[in-house]
Amino acid sequence: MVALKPGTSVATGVRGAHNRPMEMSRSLIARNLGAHSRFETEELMAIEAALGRVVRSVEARRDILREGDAPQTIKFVLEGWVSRYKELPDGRRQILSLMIPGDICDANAFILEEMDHSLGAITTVRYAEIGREEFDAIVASSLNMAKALWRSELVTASIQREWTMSVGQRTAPERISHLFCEMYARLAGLGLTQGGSCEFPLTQADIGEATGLTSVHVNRTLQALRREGLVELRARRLHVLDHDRLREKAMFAPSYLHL
Amino acid sequence: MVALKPGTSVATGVRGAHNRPMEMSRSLIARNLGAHSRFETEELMAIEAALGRVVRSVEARRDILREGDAPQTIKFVLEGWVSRYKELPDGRRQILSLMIPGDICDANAFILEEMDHSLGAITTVRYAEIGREEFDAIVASSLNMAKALWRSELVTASIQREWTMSVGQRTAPERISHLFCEMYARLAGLGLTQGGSCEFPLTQADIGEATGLTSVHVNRTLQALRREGLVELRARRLHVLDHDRLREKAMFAPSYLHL
DNA sequence: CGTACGTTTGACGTCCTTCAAGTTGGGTGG
DNA sequence: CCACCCAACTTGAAGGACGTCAAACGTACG
Repeated sequence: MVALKPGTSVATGVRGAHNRPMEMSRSLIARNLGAHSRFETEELMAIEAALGRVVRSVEARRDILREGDAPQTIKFVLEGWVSRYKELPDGRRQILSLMIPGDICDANAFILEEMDHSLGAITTVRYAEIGREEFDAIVASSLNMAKALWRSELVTASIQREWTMSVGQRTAPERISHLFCEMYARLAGLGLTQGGSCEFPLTQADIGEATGLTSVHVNRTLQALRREGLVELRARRLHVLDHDRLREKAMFAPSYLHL
Repeated sequence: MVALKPGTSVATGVRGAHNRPMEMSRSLIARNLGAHSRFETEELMAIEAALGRVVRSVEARRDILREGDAPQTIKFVLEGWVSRYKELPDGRRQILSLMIPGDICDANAFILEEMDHSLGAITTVRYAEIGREEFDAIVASSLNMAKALWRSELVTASIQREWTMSVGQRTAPERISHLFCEMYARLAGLGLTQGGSCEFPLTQADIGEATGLTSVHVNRTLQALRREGLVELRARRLHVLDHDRLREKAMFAPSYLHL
């Protein structure tokens, strides 16, 4: 049993400039989980209710969990972008994946003893936490729910493979284009795109860490992509100017997203 | 229900030059799954029995499954090495991960509709197949079993992240050293190393595809590693000459293997 | 004994990095 | 509202890691 009563909300961190109602954030999770395995309303209610109980926020650029920690809860991103990253002893950093609203941070929390990577907030992030008992209860009570969570983990793994492919084989312009295609497609799946553009809060240095390039080279490559009329990136927003040519350049085959 | 009676063995492919008794191959699976969650003997028996039913083999360099296929069974590697790989439209190939005896090829088989990557046999491979009903039955009948399978998927995901890290941030000598450290450690965990050496059936071209390098550069890098007295690779066998310095060069932190 | 595959070598090119110095622009405080 | 500041972005020049191409060499196996 969880100590907090339904409806109790815990907020840490500083910012409170989020006016989007809670229901909307939570429905993104449902959309993420339920797109394929049609849930009974009842089952959806259970997770929706659970997600309202403990909500936290972290400021941009703060860590949520560090490599080596033993997490006590599973986290659902409600708002903002989270990066999964690793560091080498000499400081080289690699962003391994990006999590957006609706994504689950670590369903592994209770099986593997300690984190083999860190989680960092790209933007200010709001997330919901679920404890072990509650999580187990939800999973045990609904086969659909368990399948949906399992499926979501498998999609995450598929995306990770595509990232390995990207850094291993694609050139700089291809990698960056591919990152744009992927994030645009994922956000589009959540209804978070607006007329060919979407939020894109990564700095050029972040893009470098995600693609295995230096920020200098990211800068020059972005200029080239813009000169070609493919995309424009300004004010933390991505404007896709030519979807088809961008996809072609990236060799983006969206089936790996299993949308 | 599965049509075959226990003990029935189906063999495809050509080679039969494998003298290792079946029990030994299967115990590697148990070791892989059970290392952490102590099984009841009874539970172990269930999976062991199931794994004996349908055994197949494929010749080296043949595909087991291709991207786009809809797999009907889950596959457990009994003997040999399997590669998971993807190709770009223009032919560039990336090996995404390597599977060795005891590894599960695709627990996702029944949840995601179609393969987003291919599986290829590096060596001659023997594997056991389990159908959907049987798999579901085993999982449903034993919580420990379900947890062990889940855990194994999570470890696979962790390894995939480390590979993204490698191709994204490590230099050629670091990447190759890291690959050697990882495979050696995983084989050691199964008792498949012999006095500082282990099987290593990848060609230099394969190593290139796994690390995102060309075979030419792999060749020159291997020569350098050998000159430094770190490793030697001949006759499909890896000889680790200086474990400590190899690990240091690779920045190998084995915790991600969760052994 | 030839053939095929894997490995090795050399010369040369290029993509990306490094270093180091600006420039821009959004946010903050006076 | 302006001045300032810092982080993010931009630019140039030079170097290095790795790729490409092409040929030769070794060695297992039929």
